[in-house]
Amino acid sequence: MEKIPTIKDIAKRLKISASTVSRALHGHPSIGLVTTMRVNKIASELNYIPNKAAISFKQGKTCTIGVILPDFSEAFFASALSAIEDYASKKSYNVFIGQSLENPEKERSILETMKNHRLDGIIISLSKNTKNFEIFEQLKKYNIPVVFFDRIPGLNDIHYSACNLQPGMQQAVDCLIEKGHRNIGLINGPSPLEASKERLDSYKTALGKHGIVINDDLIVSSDLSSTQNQYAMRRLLSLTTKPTAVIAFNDYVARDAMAIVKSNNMIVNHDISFISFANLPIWSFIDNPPLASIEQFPKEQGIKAAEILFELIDSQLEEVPSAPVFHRALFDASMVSYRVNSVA
Amino acid sequence: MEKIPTIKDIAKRLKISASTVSRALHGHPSIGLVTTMRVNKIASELNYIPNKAAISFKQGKTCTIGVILPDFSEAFFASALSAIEDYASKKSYNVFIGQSLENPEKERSILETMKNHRLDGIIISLSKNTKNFEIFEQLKKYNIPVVFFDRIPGLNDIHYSACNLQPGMQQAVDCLIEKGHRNIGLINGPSPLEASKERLDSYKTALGKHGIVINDDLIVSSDLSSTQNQYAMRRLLSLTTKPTAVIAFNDYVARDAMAIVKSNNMIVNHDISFISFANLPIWSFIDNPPLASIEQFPKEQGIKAAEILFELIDSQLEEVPSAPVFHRALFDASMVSYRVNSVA
DNA sequence: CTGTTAGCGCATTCAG
DNA sequence: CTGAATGCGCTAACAG
Repeated sequence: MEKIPTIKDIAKRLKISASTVSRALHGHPSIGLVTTMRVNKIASELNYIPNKAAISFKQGKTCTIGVILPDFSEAFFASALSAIEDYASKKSYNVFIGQSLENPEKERSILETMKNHRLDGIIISLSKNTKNFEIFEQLKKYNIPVVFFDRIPGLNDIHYSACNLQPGMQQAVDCLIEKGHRNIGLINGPSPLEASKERLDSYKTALGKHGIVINDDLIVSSDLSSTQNQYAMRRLLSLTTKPTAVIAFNDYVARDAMAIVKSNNMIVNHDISFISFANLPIWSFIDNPPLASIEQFPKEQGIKAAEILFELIDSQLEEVPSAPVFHRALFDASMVSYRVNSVA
Repeated sequence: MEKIPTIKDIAKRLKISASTVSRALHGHPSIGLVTTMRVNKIASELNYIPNKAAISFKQGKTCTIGVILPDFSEAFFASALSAIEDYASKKSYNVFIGQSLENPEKERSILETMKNHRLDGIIISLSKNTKNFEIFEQLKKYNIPVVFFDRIPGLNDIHYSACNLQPGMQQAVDCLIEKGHRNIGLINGPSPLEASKERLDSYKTALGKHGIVINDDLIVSSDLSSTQNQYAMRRLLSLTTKPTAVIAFNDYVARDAMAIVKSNNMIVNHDISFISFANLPIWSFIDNPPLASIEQFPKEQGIKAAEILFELIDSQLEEVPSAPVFHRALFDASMVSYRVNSVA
């Protein structure tokens, strides 16, 4: 095990002071060309590597952002993470990650850790059951910018990048109505989730525009587990006026619901049509996918979150703390059709 | 913007020394109960948070591991990352990420950064074209343990967690032979990739066991881009003795190849059967998936890599540097059938 | 049981 | 142009 060389080692070798070395390494203009070159030479000879931990410590700046998402193995979040990492790396920033796994306590502890690390900023997609936003107050107090991503809290004074579902939902409903559907079911997510409320509202709005009276029986919800997804679909099938089309919270829900339909010897997209929200990049090469999926642009949303975050980080460097502006990026979800012909 | 309180602030408030505060905060036994309690009280009052950057700096230990993968948005790597993060967080370790995007220079620069950060260890899945392993020598010299994951280099003195494809390949070939196939094609990945060599070798071995002579025309390869995947399949279809079954490098390749088959008005799994290697968790709910897929256990492989890494990290704390042991975990890939009945 | 001191690696202010 | 001195926040060896 070898000792990693420090600035002092190269100072000693050259019999000059550490500060000169430091300056030379940074190309400081006040250092003579010869000295600078000699320093650089020895530095690379010794394989000198600046100790980032020390620099972060000294400068109170870590050049690192944190990204907290519920589950990296979900395609939607994985795409977002990938895009955020790419963006950050182009800004020469590092990325620290945390996975809440939908557990508010774990989420809280991750945030705590990131705060302790003095990360320069955080992008977070809330867990499903996060109720307590007190820690975000603290982060604000200590000037650690936070950008919410996709799953945003119902607060006013926040920055976020999210998706406006209404346009996509409207397109979906329009499309189903046009195909003659009148009983359109909704398998929603858990009601505390902002995303669920939004789906529900836009579902009602969209149907309302066609003068269709809302039938509450056609609205069921699930905690997004496979079991409950399936149970939700079973409840829809048990209705006397079964839906002829179903809008699913996301692709996983659609998958489970479609499985139930099949197991009841009904034909997907014939007996019951589906439209879902896109978390999976897979329907495009599946034989009998839903009619359509509503794209939510994980990469674009992620990049936007990163853009906002870096704007906030950069603006901190300014002297005058201008009046707080809250950045809110809202993408219009839009429907992507998977099939031109119906199965019939 | 408020100043984040330090250990000194607490000390001042209580008119005691900083070291006493430090010890109290750590529950050091030599500190009086009253003092300890008073310190804790003020600490929580002030919302004291230890500065991890300072601690890392001081202790020369970051409690952070790095994970470098080619692309987080690929399901296989996303699952692995998720599992590794989960494992690390249970060990109270943080995770730094980097995405090589198959670019050796970017990979190199990420490794450099992680070295600068004095990360306690690194898990890496190499980019497709990494040729230069010099930096790994440096990391070893500076005692930063590295565990290779899935895409491993052809070196001897390394730790890794990977997948032994042979058993899965054998099962696949056995299965196809049993169904009467004799012309079995292979769409392989780029030849520099260890994973490609392994597939090729095990393909030959597996066929050899059935006494089948290798027909080199049936072996094509692709750089894994959609274009080349499709081109590879077209070449197979252009042969005078077309294959009746194809083993694909991974699920993406299979997808593209199957698309070509369809566009040639042939029926997948009827005219040409497919078996692929599993990177996607999706075939299980697709109507006409490949016959089977060879599971490579991303989560298990990832966890194993983490286990090895932490063992290495822990063993560094020991006095006697025991003779170097190289940890090598090899999972047996195994075939998962998706369909009992053929389409015929 | 507690205070004093020193130092981790580096950038920076102040003196030359 | 360069060196000496300082301190970031914290821990630990050394004194009491």
